[in-house]
Amino acid sequence: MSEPLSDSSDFALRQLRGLLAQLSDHGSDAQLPPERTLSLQIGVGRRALRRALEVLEAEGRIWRRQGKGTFVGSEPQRKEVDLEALSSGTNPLEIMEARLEVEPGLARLAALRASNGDLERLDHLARKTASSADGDMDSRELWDGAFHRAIAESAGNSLLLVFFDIMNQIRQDPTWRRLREQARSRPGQRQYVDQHTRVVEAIVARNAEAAEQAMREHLETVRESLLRLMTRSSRPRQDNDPADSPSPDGQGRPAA
Amino acid sequence: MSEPLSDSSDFALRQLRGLLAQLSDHGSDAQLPPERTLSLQIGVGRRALRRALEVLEAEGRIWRRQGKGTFVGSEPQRKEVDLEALSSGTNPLEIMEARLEVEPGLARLAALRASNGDLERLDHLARKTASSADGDMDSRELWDGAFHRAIAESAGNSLLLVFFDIMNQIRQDPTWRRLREQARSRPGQRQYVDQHTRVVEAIVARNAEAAEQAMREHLETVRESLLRLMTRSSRPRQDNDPADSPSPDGQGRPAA
DNA sequence: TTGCGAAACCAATTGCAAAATGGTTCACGA
DNA sequence: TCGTGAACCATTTTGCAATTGGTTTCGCAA
Repeated sequence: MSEPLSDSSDFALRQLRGLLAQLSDHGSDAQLPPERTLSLQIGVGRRALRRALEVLEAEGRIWRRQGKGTFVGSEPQRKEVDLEALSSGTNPLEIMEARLEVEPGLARLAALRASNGDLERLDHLARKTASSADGDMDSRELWDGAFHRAIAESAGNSLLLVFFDIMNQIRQDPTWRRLREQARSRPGQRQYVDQHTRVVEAIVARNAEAAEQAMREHLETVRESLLRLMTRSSRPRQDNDPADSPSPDGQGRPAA
Repeated sequence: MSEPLSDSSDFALRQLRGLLAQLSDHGSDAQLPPERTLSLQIGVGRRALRRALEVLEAEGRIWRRQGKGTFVGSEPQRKEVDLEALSSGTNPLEIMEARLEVEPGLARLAALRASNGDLERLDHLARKTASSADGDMDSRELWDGAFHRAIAESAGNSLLLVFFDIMNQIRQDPTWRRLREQARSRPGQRQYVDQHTRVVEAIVARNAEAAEQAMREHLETVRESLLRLMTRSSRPRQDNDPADSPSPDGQGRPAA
């Protein structure tokens, strides 16, 4: 903008604008000739050409990629979500917060849309969860996961199901598993079983509001036990201690 | 299980189990020798070997991939989400349903966590949306998108932000754009502006419940106009016509 | 000294062919 | 009938050369 270009760069820039005007007519993702060729065609050095290209790139008229080429238009955005990056960029509290946003809604939709087959399966899984409450952690984990996913499937929304799976997959990450193993070894399993049962009962009764509320209460319980676990482990002792809950929590959610 | 194996296959199976026991000690994702080599080492034909491998694969002890090899353990799950497949497997109503699950929560969290800089930006974007209400569709679209995303950012949850971006990106798909262009060309823009304003006011006032509610009402409005548009276009005329709303809606949501 | 052009080199990407490997078919023979 | 060996098919990896943008160096001229 402010920096005035040299004579040859300015000439190249004007030539390029003309070329872009031609190319943009037929196809917006056209590829420009390589720099070496362009510099010969325009009759200017490669350095001067590149300065002109930098201007066009800054303007968003073109985008360049080493080893690939120079293209008209804006760079196409990536068509996939990287779970690794996502996993390393979040934390357990964020996940619980997201679950609290998504899963109660899934339970509500499940109450409205679950087929009779779905209902049978849910009932079966809730019983399995209950009977495995005294078993080893792995099987408890397994049945619990299957239970929550069955609800997500019954909701009949493929997009929300993908969101659920993303969260689930991040939770499977070895880094998080250790934390969950700690949490699971604590009491509270019985409470979870009761809460699961209440969710299923509401869904079977086609009571959407009750299902949403039951799931929310269940997840709040899980979140609180997680929170307790994390604050304990970061400061070994000291119970009954207010303050120091930086920001990732502090929601004061009145349970809708 | 039930099918008894032939002598040589059974021999190969026992040999392989021994090999797996060795390999699983040092590294769970070890690669087995290629089938041709293995069949020579064990001294059995390739066909017999493959039947033994099939058993192990069915048991989940190994997994195989053509052109790659045979490996110990279970197949690693994919570490990315394909937006193309997701886009082609969903529909506008599903997206609106998902938005209704996620975005009101984002507005609530934004009210609790937005920085002062965020608030300024939101206010600015809401005004821009308002002033562009009479402009061309592209700019309206642009400011509206920026507004919703600013709220998602202000909520301070990277996971939910990704969910928002996924939905947003699917909506950018050329297939959906045509539909939205139709919707946008209809009246109702003024109403949207008012609703945006109400959301921002609630967030600025740090009123979480009001922000959630305002966003929900806004999205309900959008959803209903979408629904109207789709039922109209599928059956050219006929207003005031009950029935025929198969299932993707029928929520009867009493607004929390 | 400064700026330009030419050349050389670096780094990322693509394309292609060959090799490796699991999947499949077929003829032969015990 | 069933296993063996061989051949062939389909997918994936690997190595290498070519392409291309990114950077540095050198020489030359204004």
